[in-house]
Amino acid sequence: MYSKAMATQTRQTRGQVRVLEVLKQSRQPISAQALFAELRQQDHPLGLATIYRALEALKREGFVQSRLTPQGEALYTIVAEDHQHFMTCLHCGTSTPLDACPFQELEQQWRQSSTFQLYYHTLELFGICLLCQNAPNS
Amino acid sequence: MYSKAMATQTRQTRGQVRVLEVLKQSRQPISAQALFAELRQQDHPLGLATIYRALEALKREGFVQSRLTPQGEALYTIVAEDHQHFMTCLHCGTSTPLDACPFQELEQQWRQSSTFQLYYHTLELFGICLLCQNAPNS
DNA sequence: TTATCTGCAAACCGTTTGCAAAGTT
DNA sequence: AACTTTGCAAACGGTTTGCAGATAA
Repeated sequence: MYSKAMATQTRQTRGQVRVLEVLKQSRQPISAQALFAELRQQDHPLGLATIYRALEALKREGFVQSRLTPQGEALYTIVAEDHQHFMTCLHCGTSTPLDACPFQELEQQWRQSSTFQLYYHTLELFGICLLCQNAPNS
Repeated sequence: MYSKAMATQTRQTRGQVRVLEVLKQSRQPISAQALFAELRQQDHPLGLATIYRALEALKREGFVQSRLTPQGEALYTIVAEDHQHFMTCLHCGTSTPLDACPFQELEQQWRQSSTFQLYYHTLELFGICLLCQNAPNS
């Protein structure tokens, strides 16, 4: 599910290339709309539909993963070597990847002890980041 | 966030009462649309808007919690004593609550070692349930 | 030329909101 | 009478789809 290894490199479309470029340079999980704005700013405008289609293809090919904000907006990231979880600041919205999946060892045991055939899991931490804790205003 | 204790009992509206009833008798996390259908079947029809407003109030008062499907549809459950995670079958969609939060002990350590002020977390397991593993068809 | 990709606009779907009618105190 | 809750329909926001024109093999 998260393995880049499964990514069989099919020929890439212009849309996929450009979306992937922005995704690579972006340090934050980014929405389709934000991609749209960014691409337009870089003078490589791309239709929203094209962006969604590119993202879907990149996900299918294992280059990109997505998750949903609590409001239901999809955020996209290039997949890391391993799968990745984020802690997200409820104040400023910044997402920081966790160093490691805290659920890793547990997952192993779990696979053996349970009849439920585990494919993948999601985990996300929400709270207030250091910057916002120290921020004077609001 | 998940504590029923915080639920200050304000007077409940008809909508809230009926929604809560269905929620209590439902063994599965249930969508607003499904609530709508169920209530209609029980001859206590309620407008969708009312259902959403009731759910929002019940969440605010701490009786109900919600999570998002990968497709972005909100599913609602009454809050358990403790907070709860689910494992969800990718084939039949059934959600089963986990006995305990696997992140519990880790969370403690985490609060001390990190500068990120943790409020809450989400965790969900996806895979194939035993029934679907053994199902002959499809 | 044949197949694929793109952009636009319209459709979609879950959710929210404005408003007037119904219900409550 | 003043306030709250409800239902309807319209609006909304993110995403998907149909289709015709552009692009690539």
